[in-house]
Amino acid sequence: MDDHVDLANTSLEKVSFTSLTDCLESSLVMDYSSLENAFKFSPYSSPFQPTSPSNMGQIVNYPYLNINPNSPLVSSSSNEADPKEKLDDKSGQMENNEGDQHGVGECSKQLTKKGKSKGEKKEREAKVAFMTKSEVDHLEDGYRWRKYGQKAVKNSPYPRGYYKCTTQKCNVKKRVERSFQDPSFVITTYEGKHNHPIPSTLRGHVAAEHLLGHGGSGLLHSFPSHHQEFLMMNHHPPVNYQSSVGSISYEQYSHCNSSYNSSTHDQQVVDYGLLQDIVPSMFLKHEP
DNA sequence: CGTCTTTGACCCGCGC
DNA sequence: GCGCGGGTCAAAGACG
Repeated sequence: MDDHVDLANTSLEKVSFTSLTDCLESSLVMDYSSLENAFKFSPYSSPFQPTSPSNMGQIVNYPYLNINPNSPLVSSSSNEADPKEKLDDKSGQMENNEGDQHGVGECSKQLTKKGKSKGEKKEREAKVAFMTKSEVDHLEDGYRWRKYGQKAVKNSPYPRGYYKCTTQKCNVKKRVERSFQDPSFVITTYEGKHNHPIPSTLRGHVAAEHLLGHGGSGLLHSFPSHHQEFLMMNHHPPVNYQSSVGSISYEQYSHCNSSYNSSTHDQQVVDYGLLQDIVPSMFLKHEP
């Protein structure tokens, strides 16, 4: 457990990106489960301005990136596939990606459904989770998405939607769900990398260009221009990570929550400056 | 008619 | 082995 402190800290401190795109294009895994875990115990509501149409479109930085070293959900490990890691579908990650590797949707389809060979090594997809304050569930990000499923989330009244990029040969997936901790927040999880530019016909393209200032393929090219608040956390999935957002027990909750309220608070709060390393200043609105 | 959403069924991994 | 929960498929319907 002691490792968690170091790992949690180093996972962020060692990460420095010159741009958000760099961050997103890296192989670092951002696990939304832990993301929510981190945020749910954070005083995220206080530093934010109340929701109002007047500040729609603002992206506000989050000064309290709360890493809870005691949380069973927060840990760190090599971002490269590690056979020792237990990263199966309970953590939401890294299902079979052979199809992705081939870049062929049909192939992916077949393999995903039944063709997982047992001994086959599962490759991890890059994942990025965003917690945004938004009234709409499906946020415009410049890409075209097709909804292929929706599931009720355990312990949450809000369903989780599953989307796929509609571009051929692009197998990027996205999960969207509303935080049951704070329904005003939408948790969006991107999985995979787009192998194509943003569809230029979409409005989001403009926003993307404006935000990032450069193109190139990557996991994400843009962020919803209408996000009121933008939260992002860089995190490696824990070695023994087993829980997903929907299955976090109240025991875990209490444990984590008490940890947050404890004197370890300072250790858990990532320095604001670190966030700037991850999120370019262009994305941040400095609070007084 | 093409595209997208809805939704029940199915598959799979995990824990008991 | 069984049940549970997450993730995916695919047919049917809605919509422009």
